[in-house]
This record gives sequence, structure tokens and C-alpha cells, in this order.
Amino acid sequence: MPVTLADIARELGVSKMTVSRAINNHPLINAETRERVLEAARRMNYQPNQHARALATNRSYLIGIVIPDLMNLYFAEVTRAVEVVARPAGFQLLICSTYEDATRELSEVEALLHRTDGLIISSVLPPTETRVYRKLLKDGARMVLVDRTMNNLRCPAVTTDNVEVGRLATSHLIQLGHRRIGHLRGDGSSVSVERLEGYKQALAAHHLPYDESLVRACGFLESEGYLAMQAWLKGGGVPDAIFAVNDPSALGAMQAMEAAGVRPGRDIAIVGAGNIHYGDMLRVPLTTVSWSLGEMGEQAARLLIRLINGESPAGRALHVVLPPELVVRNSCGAKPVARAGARYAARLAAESGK
Amino acid sequence: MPVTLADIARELGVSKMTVSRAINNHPLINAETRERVLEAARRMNYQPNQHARALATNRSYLIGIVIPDLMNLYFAEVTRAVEVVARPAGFQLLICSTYEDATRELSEVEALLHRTDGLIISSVLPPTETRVYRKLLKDGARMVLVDRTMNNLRCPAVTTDNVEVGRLATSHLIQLGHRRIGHLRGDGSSVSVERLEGYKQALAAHHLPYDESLVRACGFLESEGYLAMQAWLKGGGVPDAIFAVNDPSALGAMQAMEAAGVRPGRDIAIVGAGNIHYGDMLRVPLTTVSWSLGEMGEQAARLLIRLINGESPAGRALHVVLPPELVVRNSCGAKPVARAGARYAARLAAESGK
DNA sequence: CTTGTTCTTGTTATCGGTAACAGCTAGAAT
DNA sequence: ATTCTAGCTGTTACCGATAACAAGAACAAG
Repeated sequence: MPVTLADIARELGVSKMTVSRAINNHPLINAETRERVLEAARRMNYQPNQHARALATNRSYLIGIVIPDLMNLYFAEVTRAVEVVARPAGFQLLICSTYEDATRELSEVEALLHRTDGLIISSVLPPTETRVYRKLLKDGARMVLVDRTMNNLRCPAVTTDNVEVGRLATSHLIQLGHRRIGHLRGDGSSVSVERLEGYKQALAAHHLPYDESLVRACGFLESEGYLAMQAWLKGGGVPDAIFAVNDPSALGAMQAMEAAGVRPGRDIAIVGAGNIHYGDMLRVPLTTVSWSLGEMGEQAARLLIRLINGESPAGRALHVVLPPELVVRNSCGAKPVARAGARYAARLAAESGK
Repeated sequence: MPVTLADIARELGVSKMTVSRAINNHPLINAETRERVLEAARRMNYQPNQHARALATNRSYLIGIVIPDLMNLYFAEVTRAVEVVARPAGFQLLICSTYEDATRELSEVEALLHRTDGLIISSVLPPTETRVYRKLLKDGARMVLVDRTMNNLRCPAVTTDNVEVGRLATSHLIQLGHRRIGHLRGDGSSVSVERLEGYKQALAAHHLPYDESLVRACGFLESEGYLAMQAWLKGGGVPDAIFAVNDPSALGAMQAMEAAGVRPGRDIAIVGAGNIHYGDMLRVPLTTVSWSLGEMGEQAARLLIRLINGESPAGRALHVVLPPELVVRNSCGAKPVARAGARYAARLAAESGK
């Protein structure tokens, strides 16, 4: 029973088309007529039927976002930034979590593509698995990859320099005097592979041997970090410093240490990556590698909207790379450079600034 | 250029209607024909146009969720639970953050109602502001309130017992020997009002006077907790124990304390509410009042889906109230009852169980 | 007084589905 | 053989918008 264009048209004794034109600010309409229509629309509380509009125009004003998990503050922050850009541009957000399941990702992506104007995807596929996306892109799918990329895929992307992330984290541990440095690596995704590469490069740069037994598969989840660390502690051969592939896995590892009576930051140094919110408020504040998650989400949203509006430099796909930087806190055993609360002033300033 | 029903129909030499029936598992269709159609649909990679379907059936298979902020882990957890129920039932999630802005909430809700099958709302309106929602409900809007309710509104809701929340938190502080107990209250929402009421009841039950100067307006945001506590510390008259309206504001207050050289949990006890993720991993693990956020989101989703399917006991609105319980950690100065890591085992078990 | 032009409005068809009803076929009942 | 019925398939109209084109009015130019 909602009000339709036809209702307004009948009320005013004009055609549906005239009403439609008034509402969409079409140039070919008398200014006075437009006012009459808009007034009536307000009065009758008209809300356009988005489904009908989408059917007719093939534009839904919906952006889909496919991420591993909302409960991961890393992705929550990216998602929020996407929303901050998308909402004012008239787009709403269709959200979908994959829980790091590749099959699920693919089916959701195919379903979402047809009901949105475009997708922002943080893919859990291995970077070589480009078949499906390559085909979708060729068929005109509009999508932007965020956080994680794929090999040789002509698709806009916003990531950080993950090799540098690995180098920064590992070099830091080396500079603190550690020599036996382990790595909790993720899965087969681009992010994992590149951070591992950075880890190797840092070792090589300092003439340290690369010891495969010090690299453990782990995954990106907090629970996986916990299990991997628990097993490592039980099995023995634990290094005196660890670079974990991301913050949640680092947190999981820290909890496993504490549960085993090992003090993170004192007995074993640990560095994460991603700089999730609250990382500085933890019992052992987490040393990590940071890049702007807000920037990441905003850039991705802007790229996608440009694609949707057909303003993209069609030629080649853009790839925005955000620079990472080290954030030293306590979990690596180093003296933190910033006092508690110091960073908070900055965050507050940023929040009130918007 | 996507494949349509008509394409399949042409390919097979049948009518669109037959194809439609096959795809929707309509009973009035020959089993063999159905198979032929489904096979062709698979082969041609048919994806139904959801906009067309929504237009024809007035069902979008979209659920809207309107919450204050995704970056608040409290709401992220609720949202995730909603998704866990909604996805298998065939619904996708349209998300919208209000950032605690009432005007924004109202406009978003009106816009979302028309493009979804129903809404899950955590309203930031004061509980007396029922005018708009009352009207929407009368017009047949399908919605469920979550976390926060409104007065005398015939609308299904899932909340906790917020008076009890206030009582539990405050009584705990009293039992620890504190006598000057302050409260950082939120805004005018139902949650704030009820938790304040619980605070008063607990004081009265222990024959302590209610001192208005010990109750400060604050809001629900971390930044607001920070500012309120900062001002309080600067202005003097700080109590020796504080019940903060929710966890984020408690965290903000704790940071303000640390920035001012005051040790939370030792110099000033503090208790929050909501039991957000990571609350136990903080430098000063946060004592809080907890109820199941997963349950909250799942119940809300189930209620809404029943409403959508018209299976709801139309008579009166359901109101599910989840029981709160105290979670003692360090921020109140008490000896924590659970060791670090103990809770983690439970969480892990729950995670792997699904 | 035509004719043409500009402005504005209306008509018709269409997007891709589905509901409601009509129609056809084959076998059962009479 | 005829009628009925069940079971399946096709036709038509419609959901609520918009695109493309047609058409009417007003006014200027020839």
C-alpha cells in the first residue's frame, strides 16, 4: 500500500512520467510543475520503490562488501570507512561474511553481483585461483579488492605493502637482539605469502639463516593463533621471538602463552600486523605494523563508485598501496615509545574532526 | 546481459512460466520437465534477477539492520549472530550505522523499510519518542528492536534486564566495600534510564544515599567516557568506584584515568556492561555485566523472520529478556575468579562447535 | 497565415519476474 | 463413445519504475 508514482500522478492529474521527471530532477520539466509534484510527494510521504527502479535502470544503489568476519575489528574498521564514503554518495551496504571459507566466498560473490552495482571483496582465495574472478571481470563485473589481492588480475585493489610489513616486523625483532625468530604464517593468501617473503628478506638482510622449522602454518583467526602456539609450546623448539601474520592470531598466541605460564613480551617477544583497535589497551600492548584502515576502506569505496559511474580510467586497473609503519608497544619486549593515553588524544581529535 | 528466464525458455522451447515454476519448485510441474529446466539453468549459469522478483512478489529477501556503530564490538557481535541466522534462511543483510544520531536513524529506517522485508533496530531514540515507529508499525512495518526498547510500543524486542544490570554492577561494588559509588550514565535511551534505576535500587537496598553529584552524563561512546572521566578528574570530587553505562565508555574512562596517572582497579574501581570481546585481555581486565550477544542477535533474527513469514502470534508483541550476570575481573579491584586462559577454552569450544 | 522551433507533457513499450486464469492432453469413469 | 478429471503448460496482465519517442502548445520568423 505504499504510495506510488501513479498515486501522485492521479492526485495531480498529470502523467506518471511527469512525476518521475520531477522526482529525478530531469531538465525537461517546468519548474513550477516540479514544485507541485515535489510538494505532493512530500505531503503523501512518497518513497520510490527501489526494486522497480533497479529493474528499469539496472542500477540498484547497493554496494556489496564481502569480508572474512565482522568480529575482526580490522574488517569492521574497513567496513565502516566504506560506509562513510558510500552513504553520502547514495549507496547502501549489503554485507556478507565468509568466515575464511573460499567456497562460500565464490557463491556469495556470484549471488551478490547480480543484486548490487558492485562489490568490495577481501578474498580468502589463494592468489593463484583467479579463474572465476577473471571470468566475472570479463563479463563486466564491477569489483574492487581490498586488503588481499590476486596474481595478474586486472582488478582495482587497495592493499598495503605486505612484503614491507614482514620486513618491518622481523627487522624490529632482529634489532632488539633476537636471533631465533619464528613466524606464524597464515594460509595460502597473497597477504600470507608476501609477509612470509618479507620475513625471509629481513633475515637475509641481517645474515641470519632461514630455518623452516621456525615457520608454522596458522591462519588468520584468533583461535588458530591460540591452537598453533599451544601446539608449539607443547612440542618444544619455541623461538624467542615471533612475527605473527596478523593481530588476531598474535592475540591468540599471546593467550596460549599466558595459559602456559609464558609471559609474552618478556619470555617470548611477539609482533603482529594490522594494528587493530584496542591493541594498545591490552594487558601486554601489542607491537604491530600499521597502515590506515580508514584510508583503505575509503579508497576502495571511491574506486568502486568511480567504476560504477563509468568514470574509471578504463585502460588498466588501479592498485593503491598504503605504506605500512611499525608501531612499537610492549609485546616485543622493547620500551614503548608512546605513553599510554598519548595516542588517545590523536584518536579523539580524529573522531571529533568528522 | 545476464541470462534471464526468457533465455532459458527459448532455449528449451517452453514458456517463461514453466521455467519459473521449475526454478521455484512449484508443485504443478512435471518432474522430468523440472529436471530439464534446472539442468539448462545450471548449464547457462542462470541467476534470478532479485529486483524483478522483489517487484513481482513484494519480497526482497533482504533484512535491514540499523545499529549505532559497527566498530563497537558489542554490535558487531549482535550483527554477526543475525547474519548466522538470516543467511541460511535465504536473507541477506543490509547494514546501516547511525552513529548515535536520532535524525539519521529515522531517515534511514524509512528508506530501508521499503527496500527490505523487515528491520532489526537498535534505536538511539529516547524511549518516549514512539510517534514515528508507532505509525510505521500501524502501516504494517515489520521490525524487531534489539538491545534498546521503547515505552508501550507494540513491537517485538530482544533486550536484557537493564535494571538488573545496574543492580548487579552496583551491588558488586558495594560488596567490595565501596561507599562513594559514582555512575557514568548514558543518554536518554531506555538502556541508560533502566541501568540508572538499577544503580539507585542497589544503593537503596544497602541503605546508601543517592547523591546526584556522583552521576555524570556521558553517552555510550568510548570517546565520551574518556571526556567525561577527564573532566571529572580535573574538576575533583571523584568517587572511589564507578559503574559505567557500558563497556566502551568504561574503557574510555579507564584511559582517561591512566592518562592522569590514576590506576583503574586500584585507585578507582570501575565496572562496565556488555562484556565486549577482548574485555578480558585488557591491561586491566574489565569487570562487567554480561548477557549473550549471540543469543540476542539470533533471537532477533528469528523473531523477524517469523514476522516476515506471517507466522508470528499476531496478537501481542513478544519481548525476549535475556538474563544478565556479573563477570568479575580486575577493574573493580576484586580478585578475579577465573584465570587467564580459562575462559578461552570455553570460547574455543563454542567456536569449533559450529 | 504558415512553418518551424522550443518547451513541456503524454504514450507506449520494457526491465524480469510471478499470479491468476485459460487451455490442452491423456486416461478414468460412465 | 462421451464426459469428466487430473495434471501440466501456456497466456495475459501486472508489480512500479524509466527510456524513447510522439505530440501538443506557445511563440518567433518568414
